[in-house]
Amino acid sequence: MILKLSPDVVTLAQSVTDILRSEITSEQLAPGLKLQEVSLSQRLGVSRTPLRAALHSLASEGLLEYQPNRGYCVRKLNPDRLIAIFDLRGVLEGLAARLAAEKGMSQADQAVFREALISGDSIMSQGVLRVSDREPFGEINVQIHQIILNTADDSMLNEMLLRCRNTPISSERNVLWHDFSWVRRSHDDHYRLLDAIVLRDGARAEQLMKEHVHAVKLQMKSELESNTSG
Amino acid sequence: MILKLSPDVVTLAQSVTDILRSEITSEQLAPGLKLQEVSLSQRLGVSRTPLRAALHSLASEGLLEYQPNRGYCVRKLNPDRLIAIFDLRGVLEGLAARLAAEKGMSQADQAVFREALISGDSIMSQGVLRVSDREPFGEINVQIHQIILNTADDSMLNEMLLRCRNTPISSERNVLWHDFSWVRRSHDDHYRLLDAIVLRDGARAEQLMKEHVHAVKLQMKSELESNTSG
DNA sequence: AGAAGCATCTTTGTATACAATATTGGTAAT
DNA sequence: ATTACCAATATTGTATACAAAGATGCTTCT
Repeated sequence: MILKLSPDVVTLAQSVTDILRSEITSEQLAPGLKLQEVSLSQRLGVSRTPLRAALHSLASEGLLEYQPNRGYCVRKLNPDRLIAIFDLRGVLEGLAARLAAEKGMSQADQAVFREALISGDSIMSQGVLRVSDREPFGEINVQIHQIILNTADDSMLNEMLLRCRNTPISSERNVLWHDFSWVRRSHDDHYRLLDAIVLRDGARAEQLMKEHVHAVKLQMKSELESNTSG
Repeated sequence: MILKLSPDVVTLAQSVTDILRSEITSEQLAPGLKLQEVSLSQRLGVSRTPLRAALHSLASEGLLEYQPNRGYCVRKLNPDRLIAIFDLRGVLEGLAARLAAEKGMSQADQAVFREALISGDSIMSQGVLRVSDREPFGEINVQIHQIILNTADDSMLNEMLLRCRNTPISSERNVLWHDFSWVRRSHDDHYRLLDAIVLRDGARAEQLMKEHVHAVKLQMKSELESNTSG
């Protein structure tokens, strides 16, 4: 039997969706910007049909706002809304952690989890954070949360968290890691999370995760406030 | 044109979306059913374009599954998945209750809330539940949860809970109210919820709501099990 | 000058034709 | 009988033309 390798992007609409999503989350397309179908479709070299499908998708992901007969514009989130998303993330990631603990994590995933933690250790062992550490640390963070989410094995929960994470700025990757002790604490949270999950302690896993996300929220809040004031 | 647009629904696509949604949640369109664009669009009297937009919407709401180049089919949820949704609803409605308590509920909404409770009282005072009570009680239930959600004032949370509620069977309206003591307890939960919200006790409101939803989950679980066994 | 009304243009919504992919059914080779 | 292959068909994806709604800018009336 011949296995047909299928690329993950099969239709123009999907491809356009991915392109626009990255342009929005990277803020190449500024919040509030009106997206006009003809000009956009011309820039992307497609017809209006797949473009409209893409816009529809992005609107249902929450990245665009839609008004009937008036089209789409890039959603702009005021700081309050942005912070509010962390409340959502808190309860959702908390649920994911609890479910992961209750259902049990495969040995393989536990191993990957530990690998990620050890990678983090080697960065932390320097005793100081360089700018170049930010990206790998962000990746580790994403990886850990993803393993937990996969173990939770709940498609609806998965989609909802994807939406939270796709919000500009609020992505786990973008937390500003300038405070070493804060990052160390965050790293330690991850250790305890694995512990709680391995011990099948759902309540503890949930509590740890909620507090973990709450800390990110506070971090983000102070970031935003320092940005606006200074 | 066969379809008529109501005032707030301005496009065919929206209208078709609403029609199909109700057909899915009422299980007129059976879970697993393949939805073919031409035949469906003909039945609804529209072209494929607005129909495809509607299918897209329903897929992003989670009611349909989509495979590229293969189209859409009605999502079928096995009992486990169905029950799992209540975990999601639990944390989301819990968050809504907490936010409502923290932000504070308007006097007007409090009044409506109390009205709803009193309507419930008059039904409960009969000391027994008739079949005819089921629908009004369901409406009261929906109303109360909606007031809380509105007070929480979080659009993303709102959309996510909408998704949970649109799941067939799991709708608040469809809980089976055959056990009087259970309904009385549920009604009492609502009283305490209002109390907690008025007193601005977010933690208590969240806890009450989570337990409230958890009870519904258990109710639903035993329903499902009794259905399959007998 | 300011507002209301109207014509014009722009933009989005819908229908339909065409292209690309998947499915189906049958034939031939083993 | 089973499998592989290919043609025929059916279904979805895309492009484009047309219709309808919104935006714009003018004129006109007060």
